[in-house]
This record gives sequence, structure tokens and C-alpha cells, in this order.
Amino acid sequence: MSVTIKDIAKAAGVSRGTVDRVLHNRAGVSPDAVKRVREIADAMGFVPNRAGKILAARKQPLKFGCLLPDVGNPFFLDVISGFRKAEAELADYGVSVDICHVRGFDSAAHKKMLEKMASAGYSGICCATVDLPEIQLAIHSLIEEGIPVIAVNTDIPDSGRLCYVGPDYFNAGLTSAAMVALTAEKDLHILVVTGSFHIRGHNDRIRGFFRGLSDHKASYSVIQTIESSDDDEKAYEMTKQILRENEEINCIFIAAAGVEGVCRAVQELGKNSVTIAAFDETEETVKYLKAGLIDFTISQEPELQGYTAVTTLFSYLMSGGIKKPEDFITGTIIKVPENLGR
Amino acid sequence: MSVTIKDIAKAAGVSRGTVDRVLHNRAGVSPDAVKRVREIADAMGFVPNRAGKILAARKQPLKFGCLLPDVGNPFFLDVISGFRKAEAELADYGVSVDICHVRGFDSAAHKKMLEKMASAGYSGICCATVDLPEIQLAIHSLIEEGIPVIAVNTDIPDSGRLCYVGPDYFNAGLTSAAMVALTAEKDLHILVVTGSFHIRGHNDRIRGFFRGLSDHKASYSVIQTIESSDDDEKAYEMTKQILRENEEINCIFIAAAGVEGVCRAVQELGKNSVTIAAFDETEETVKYLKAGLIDFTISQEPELQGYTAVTTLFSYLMSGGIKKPEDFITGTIIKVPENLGR
DNA sequence: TTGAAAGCGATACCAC
DNA sequence: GTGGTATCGCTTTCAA
Repeated sequence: MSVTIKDIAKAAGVSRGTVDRVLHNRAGVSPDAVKRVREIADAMGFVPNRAGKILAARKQPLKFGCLLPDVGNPFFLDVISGFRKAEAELADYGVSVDICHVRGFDSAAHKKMLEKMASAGYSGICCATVDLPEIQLAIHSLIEEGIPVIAVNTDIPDSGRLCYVGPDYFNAGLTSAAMVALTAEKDLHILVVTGSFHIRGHNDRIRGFFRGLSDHKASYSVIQTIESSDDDEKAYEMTKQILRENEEINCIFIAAAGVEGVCRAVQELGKNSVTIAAFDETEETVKYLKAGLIDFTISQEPELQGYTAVTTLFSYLMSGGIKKPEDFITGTIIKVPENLGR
Repeated sequence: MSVTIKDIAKAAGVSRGTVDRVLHNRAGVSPDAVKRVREIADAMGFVPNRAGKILAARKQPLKFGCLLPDVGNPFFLDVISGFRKAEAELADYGVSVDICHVRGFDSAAHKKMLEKMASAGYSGICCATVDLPEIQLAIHSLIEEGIPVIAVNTDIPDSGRLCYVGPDYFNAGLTSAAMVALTAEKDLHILVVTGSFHIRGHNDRIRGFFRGLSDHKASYSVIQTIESSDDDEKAYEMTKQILRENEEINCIFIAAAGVEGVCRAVQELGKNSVTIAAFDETEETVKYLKAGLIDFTISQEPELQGYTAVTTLFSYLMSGGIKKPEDFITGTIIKVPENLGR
């Protein structure tokens, strides 16, 4: 059996209350007692018992807030189900999770939501937001108010966030290139469709992709790079036009949403031999994978992201915020029709 | 806040002790009280609080036993690290895990170990063993003694085991075929190297593979099927000879261990254009993936298997063994050099 | 057949 | 500054 507060109290010749005060760096203990308790606790290798903590903590239940740019973006449904799974698992421990929805990636809207969340009484916050200076500042002030923040899906390194939980976008691009190199013709003429030139994840995927092609000594040329703004209609129109004007295109790299639009254009033009590289396991990518238009997609364990973010926040608070948790990088998952959904 | 035993006791006009007795189907309660408590508990939607249970349960700590055929088989190292991870996470809750090592798949040795484990005082057992009648019986008697058993990595359907935690071997074969179809030439001349003709997982992978090739309308012929007994030396000798005698072989499907031997033979003969399909992310497959001899391997989340088996057993016991947990099928994970280790 | 009470480990709060 | 004590939800034991 492991060491308890009671053991320490006895060994130090003080009461459990005093030990608790020392362990939580609370004022009102004589320097002498502080020193003795600290030493004994260290010597005995004290680790607080989670079950006991949790039970005692039920008097002040924990509420977490999760910010998501998910209105109109089905990808985040899986992240949400991860949040909910964690909430269900931690319900006994007095944890509840609020989801705060925002449409798109408008930084003003995100900032406003973060400010609103600051005064909602959350014990911790998970957010998938944009890495821009005003957001970094908003997160900074949350942290100064003592609310820990975890960056989910998109990192915000200079914000003081506790840690990052999400994919390695560069590696996903790299892996996509490996799959293209295995699959496709040697002479690639590529159309790149990105979501936004300003979102780092998209850029990292593209960088990774071309690095990967180089690593594989593939000969390739980029015919054009377009921005879909995650809008299928726009992606459709632009793709169709560009494919008409550039017969030689034999590979389309879709760094973000817009899959439906691109695929529709390809299908209508009957260009079935074009290799399409996509990301994530959404309704659209699944549809076109099954249809055989897309050969593979690279996914990123979205549900695990949501789940891990919440449980990490909980563990952090339960351990008294001693040490910052490590970043959690989710897998680079290759999906072909055969292993969809598993 | 949720319903507690105290709430029920008050509502039913009995003591907490009586409620507890009813909830655990213990004798010594008047039929009248039983009925009332049951009804009220149901009506109020009582769900026992894990933290409370765990804390009270510390007086009788839980010990789990895990049977593994891992002596000489590096694949199981990852499964073990999953067991250890779960143990560390549940240490606060009084859980400890013993690993019982067995060499190979000799059913007599497995049976003996299971019998030994029966009298070691375990509250639950996880086992990766062989699906043979004598083992089924041994597991049956464990269960009759009230020790729940979870099958890890290899299912033993007719044993009364609580559930199965492991991969879908057939799907792994199917997915392997899809990768070969993407990668390789159209006219396949295949050498199949299996571990044992008697292990279902290996057979399922092979079945899945050929089903997948058919689905992809690949034209193929099987030149030969050999049994490596997970022995690299044997695999090396046989592969070398067969490759010499059958120049046309352009694809080797390795359903189990023996990767090192096969690859060495291929390398020595300079047959670098042969497509090799392998399984798992072991030291050997990683080595030959990086060397470019293997294009891809299909992995199965071994660590997650170990982790899930133990946590599932724990949850089951903590919930009072109310309902059998669901099977947990781990992912069919495609690994290329780029996404190794993530 | 039942109730009351003593824990499990950590925390909060009220006395002194 | 400090000790004592009630509490979180559940289990177990001892009396009655």
C-alpha cells in the first residue's frame, strides 16, 4: 500500500490539516513544520491518491469549456464525440463539458467567444482556434486568470497553452506523398487545393507533401495552387475550369475541405485516372473512397483528440497542476476503402 | 448531482446497509424491502459512483493475471507495455498486474499455466492463447470459479470469455491486398509464408488477402505456401530455395513472423522488385521498411490491446459484473516508412 | 432482518 | 499556526 497523508502526518508529528496545507503551498504554517513535512513527504515518496482526491473534489464539480469552429464543418463532429466520451467517463468525478460553437475561422469571432468563456466559470478550456496574435493574447489572459488551456487540433505555441493535442500535419503530408509515390505515375502534374493560405495546418500538409515527393525522387510540377475557403461550390467551379485548361493534370492534392467540390468536377469531366490525395475521414472522403475516385485518405484520430484533451485537463487539475502535460500527437492514419471505420 | 445510496435509503425508509445488500443481491433482506429498494433505485436512475467504490475497495486490492506466449516473440512487448500502462494508471485504485510468460503456442504448456493461474488469487485474467478444446475447457473452469477472463489478441469464442480485445485478422489481410493492388504489378505470382497452419489469425489474414485480391480483380497465382513456425532460419532457407526454383515470384505474403528470414533471402538473391506484404510493427518489419525492401506493413495497435484488456476487466469488476463488455476490435493500421512510430 | 458506525484518502472549515 | 472533524459515496462489520 502506498503512502497517505495520514502516514506523513504521523511521521511528522503534525495533523493531516497541516500536511495538506504544506502540500498545497498554503500560508499559515511555521517554516519549521513546512520543512519537516516536505522532507518526509519526499522521503516517503508520497503520491496523492486519485480516488480520494476525486471524492473530496465532488464538492466543487469541474466544468470545462471547449471552443470549436465547427458550425458547418463536419470534421469536428468526431472531436466532439471525443469530448462527450470523456465527459461520460468522468461524470462520476463531477466533470461536465460545455461545447462553444463558432462558425469558421474568423479571429474576431473566436476572440469574442474566448472572452465570453473567460467569465463562464470554467475550470479549464480546450480550444481549436486560429494561431493569430489577438488569439494568443486572449489565451494569455485566460491563463493569467488561472484557467488552464489546451490547444486541440491546431497548436498555438506562443499562447502559454498547457500543451497541444492534435496531429502532425507535416507528417501527414509526407505520408500522403509516400502513398502517391506508391500508387501513381512517375510524372506528376499537380493541382493543389488548400483551404486557406493562412492556416498553418494546411500549409504544413502541403510542405510535407512536396518534401515527401522529393524524398521519393518523384518528378513533378505544380500546375496551380488554389484556395477553396472550405467551400465546395467554389472548389467545384475552380477545379472544373483549371482541369479544362490543363489537360496534363494527373494528381490533385486537397489539403483541407472542398473534397466534394473537387471530386464532383473530376467526375463530371470523366477524368477517372487522376490521383486524388485527400485528408480526414469525413462523409465526403468516405463517399468518394468507396466510389473509387479517391484511392486513400490520411486521417488523424479526431475522436481521440477530443477525448485526450479533456482527460489531460482533468489529470492536470487533479494532480494539483504540478507539471505541464506533454504534447499528444495523434497518429497519421492511412485509410483505404478496406480499413474504413476501423 | 447524481443519485447516491443515501438518497435511495432515505426514499425507501431503510438504512444504507440495506440498500447495499439489495444492490448486491445479498441475502438477509425482507422481500418487501428488496422490492421497494429495487423500484426506487430504478426510478431514480441510480448509478454507483466509481470514486466511492474504488476508495472503499482499496481494502481488497485487485490483482490481475495476464498470460502471454511472449518468450521469444517480440511482438508481445507492445502488448505488455499496454498492460503496464493500465497498471500504472489504475495503481491508485489498488490494481496490480502479473505477467505470466509462456514460450510459444504449445497448448499443454498454456493449459498448465492457466491451471496455475487459477489458484494464484487473481480477480481477473487476460490471456493471449490458442483456440483449442483443452484451452477452452481450462478457461471455462476459471469462469466457473468466478474469475472473469478476457481474450487478448486471439479470440477463443467457445470458452465463455467475457469479451475479445484484438484485431480483425481478416480485415488486415483484406487491407494488405488493397495495398498490394495499389502498388504492384498486375500479374502476381505469390509465395505465401505463414506462421502456422493451425493458428486462426494467420489463416484469416491469408483468406482476407486473397479475397481482397479478388475484389480488386487482380490476376494472381499462388506458387507455394510454406509454414515458418515463426522461425527465421527456417523461413530463410525455404524462401531462398523456392525463390531460386521459381523465378516468376514477384510477391511474398508473410502472414506472421519470419520477416527477417524472408527478407534476408530476398536481399541475398537481389530480388529487389519483389513486393513484400508483412504484418505488425516489430523491429524486423521496421528495419526492412526503412531499408525499402518492404513497402508497407499492417499493424494492429498492440499496446492498445493490452491497455484495453486490463481497463475493461477493471470496469467490469467495478460495475459489479452487471453486463458483459463489448468486444474491442483494434484498428487495421497501415504503416509506411513515413508514418512509423506515429 | 436490519441499523449504526467505522473506515478508504483527501479536503475544507471551524475552533483554539 | 495548528488540530480536530465533517464530508465526498460506498463497503463492511458489528450489534441489535
